[in-house]
Amino acid sequence: MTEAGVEDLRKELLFSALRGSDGDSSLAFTIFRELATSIVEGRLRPGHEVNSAELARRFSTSRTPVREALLLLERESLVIVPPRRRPYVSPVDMRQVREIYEIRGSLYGLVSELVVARATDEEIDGLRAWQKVLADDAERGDVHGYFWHNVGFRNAEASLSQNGELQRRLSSLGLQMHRFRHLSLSLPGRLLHSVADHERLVNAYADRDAPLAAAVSRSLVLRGYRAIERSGQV
Amino acid sequence: MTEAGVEDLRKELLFSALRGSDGDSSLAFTIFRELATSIVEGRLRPGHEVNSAELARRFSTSRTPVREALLLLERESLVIVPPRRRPYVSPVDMRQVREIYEIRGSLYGLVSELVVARATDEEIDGLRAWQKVLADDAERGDVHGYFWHNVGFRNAEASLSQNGELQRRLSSLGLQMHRFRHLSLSLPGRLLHSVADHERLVNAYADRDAPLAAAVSRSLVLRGYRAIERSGQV
DNA sequence: CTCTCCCGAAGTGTCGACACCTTGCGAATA
DNA sequence: TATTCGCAAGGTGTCGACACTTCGGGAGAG
Repeated sequence: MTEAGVEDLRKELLFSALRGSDGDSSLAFTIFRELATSIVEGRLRPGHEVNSAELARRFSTSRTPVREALLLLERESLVIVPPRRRPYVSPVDMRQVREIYEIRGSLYGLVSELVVARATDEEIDGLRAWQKVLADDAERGDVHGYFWHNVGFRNAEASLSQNGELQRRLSSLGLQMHRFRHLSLSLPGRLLHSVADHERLVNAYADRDAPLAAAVSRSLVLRGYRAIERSGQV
Repeated sequence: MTEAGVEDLRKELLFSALRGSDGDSSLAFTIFRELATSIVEGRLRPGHEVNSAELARRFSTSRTPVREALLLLERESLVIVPPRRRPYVSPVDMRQVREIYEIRGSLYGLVSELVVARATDEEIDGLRAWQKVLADDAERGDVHGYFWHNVGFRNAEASLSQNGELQRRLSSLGLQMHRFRHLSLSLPGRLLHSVADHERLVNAYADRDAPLAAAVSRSLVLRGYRAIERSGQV
């Protein structure tokens, strides 16, 4: 699992949110991906106004594909497009963070139940492999690696749920979450707690204990929320 | 609660899915609402090809607003827009039905937990009032009324969860679900089971019993799924 | 008779233009 | 000086047009 592997996960994150929308060609989608990345990674600040004419110049296109890109961004709740007014990068406040974490906690609880019901033993071994990588990252204090490998673990779980709609919704939520999620893991002591939870989760999978897996999975998400809440930042 | 009240709920259903998108004026949105209604109510069959040029003629506009409307429909998973190909009304298969019910069950479980935690006693009394209307509909065998009052009950619950993101996602799911949900309730005996579950749910609210409320709420959704599954129709 | 290739009809993606609306600055007024 | 009104600049929503792609049928080869 090299640094290149981490880079792949980064691409994958944005890719999966795309699925079900336009093809990956088309100007609109290219612009969408570019802007989505900028927003998620914080280069475009909340509240920043996005001007369709200016974007059209920047990407050397007309305003039509830009408009469509803005609609795609709105669908991911990254941009707000008020009627007849300038679109702007959607703000993130503490309330929205809480709301998203609540939803995510519930849905990952569901994922865990479905994994218990549907994954093969080999697939659960695969999850354990991910978990080992996480433990290793934590031991080395590699927050960046931990962050993205965690994304990988989550994606793997979601895929094992055998519920495509669920996967799509989670990746959409994930896109939004990555605007503030890094805050959670950079707090001292978080990594070790998180590692312990992951281990408990994988064990619950191996024991085919659906209620326990769901509870651990959910508390894992909520622990992340409480960390952000306590830090007071957003 | 007259027939007009039912009609209002119908509008509300489609309205709430709109929120967060374009304003309610704008041609694109008008076209979106019109087509969404047609699809949800079954006048536009799954697989039916939608031609942007023809729609433009029908609504006396250019193709630009039509294209945007199609993107909005795609966001609600009502239409599939393959790149460079004709868009068509998205098909519904048994797998997708299962996936959506699984998600909805989980999210309504969350709603119930949040209602227990956040709703006032008066608000819970309000839910009991809805429940009484449902019981009345069931006794009279009024499937149509029951169907839409059920939507009202669900919306009321969602609103009490004090989680706007959750509300938005549920109403989006609800839009999709209404393409096949009516199948569930028209099965014999369903209404009475459903009424009993609603009563247990409201009682759990009154007792502030979060785990019970969540479990009942979820099983209520899943029972609907199993009814469709057994009927074999889609 | 079947299969392949080609071509025309039709549809999509993109473009530049135009009218209307919003917004912020500055002039006119009290 | 503070406040209101009006206007100009800039932006959005919509339009009609054009090139490229896809799809289906029909001609021609085997």
